[in-house]
Amino acid sequence: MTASARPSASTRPRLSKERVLSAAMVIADRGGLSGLTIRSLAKELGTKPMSVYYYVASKDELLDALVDVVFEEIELPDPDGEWREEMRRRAHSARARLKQHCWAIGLLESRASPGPATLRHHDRVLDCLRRAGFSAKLTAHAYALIDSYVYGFALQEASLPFEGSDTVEEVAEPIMALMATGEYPAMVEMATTYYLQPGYDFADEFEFGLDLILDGLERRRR
Amino acid sequence: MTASARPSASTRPRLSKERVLSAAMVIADRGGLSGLTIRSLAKELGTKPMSVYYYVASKDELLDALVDVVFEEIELPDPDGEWREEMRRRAHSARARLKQHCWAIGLLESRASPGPATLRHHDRVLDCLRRAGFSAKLTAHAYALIDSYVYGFALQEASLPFEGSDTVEEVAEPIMALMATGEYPAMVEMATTYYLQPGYDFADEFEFGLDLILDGLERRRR
DNA sequence: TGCGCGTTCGTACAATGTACGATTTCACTG
DNA sequence: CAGTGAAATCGTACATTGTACGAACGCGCA
Repeated sequence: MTASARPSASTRPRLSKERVLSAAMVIADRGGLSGLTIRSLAKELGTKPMSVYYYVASKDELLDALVDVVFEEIELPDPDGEWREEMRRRAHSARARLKQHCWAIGLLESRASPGPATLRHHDRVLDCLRRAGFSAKLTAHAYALIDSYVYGFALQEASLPFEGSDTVEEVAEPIMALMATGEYPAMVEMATTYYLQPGYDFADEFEFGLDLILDGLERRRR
Repeated sequence: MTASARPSASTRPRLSKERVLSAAMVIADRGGLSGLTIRSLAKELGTKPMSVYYYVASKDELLDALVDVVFEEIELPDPDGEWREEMRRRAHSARARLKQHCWAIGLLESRASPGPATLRHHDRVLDCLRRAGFSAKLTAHAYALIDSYVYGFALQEASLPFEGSDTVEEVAEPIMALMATGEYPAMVEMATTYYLQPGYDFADEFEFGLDLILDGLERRRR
């Protein structure tokens, strides 16, 4: 009785910025950004809403910090490695993390204050390219290109209709409705002959574009 | 006196879904998504909040419709034109629209119910590629690649630090702070030797990547 | 025992989306 | 012209959110 009335040390291990951030990640991964409120966060932490404000100045700052945590999870390229392999590894890692934390993509826009992990990530990428012999100009081009592709691919993946649906039916039904209208014949043709084939996975498209981009960059590097 | 007391026909031209959507666009372009509330929208229209709900079922539906309006503004490719020129024109148009309505980028994720203009857009792109001789598989690859690049580039543009800043100082100052820490040498080197050079405009990076992608696709098409 | 500071929380308020139903406006009929 | 019914507009009210403000708590140290 007395123990449950005073859940101090053992049951509530003290708050910290790390605990706040990781709880926020859990909530966002589970229910999206709309599920992440100061109150839901406090509940997840076993405290009261106003307590989290001791570690985070505002919800905006919380979101900025969350984006930085996502970047922290992305593998860094090794500046001394072979640049193509390093870029490929980084790109795959970034895509995977952004898929897992797809709520983060919408945050990239509107947040213009990158955190330390984000800056470190960018720095390592630029360094890797420069050391591989890219000129400053080509490095800038390559960087914009690769990152655009990675972010854009993640964005498309996040907004795909067939995301968590298990059966083909779930996906095919709206397509059938489209077919009935006859307004989008090219989409219907692509869907029936390609997208809806068994075993199709949009994520597999990633490799093709990445190869094409890295090939083109290598050609221009020389 | 009587005229101002009853501002009926002339001063308030009647509501409509189109007027609601275009007013919402104006507000979002002016103050971002956070400035767009049902109340601000009603004020812009000269009505009361609950009146807009006659034309829009919910704010979510409003946002879905807004995304579709943005797609309406993007130039469609001509399925009978030369595919490279058509794709290039469309890509530039899309980038420009997404820059103008940069709040729309964050909406692409999380909205999984495309409107008619969006569907039409996708359909025309697929049609153009198929007619140019791309196989179904290569069409899917090309489509994912080009769109990823366009969306991702727009996303990066929107989150750029130097956006509305006029002077170099505004941009250079945080860079100087970075330089002082010594933690991000590659970024500092790129900034001083390239990004901060007079006349630099990130939008110019778009062409390089687009060319590289279209080149690579043409090579694989044959 | 009391002090002081770092941490937690209770209360309160303004802004927002929107349910529900009342009210107004308007084309048309008798 | 008065009346009627549907289409369009709005008033009120409530739940949810971020968060300002200051009080309460806990704990090491005098």
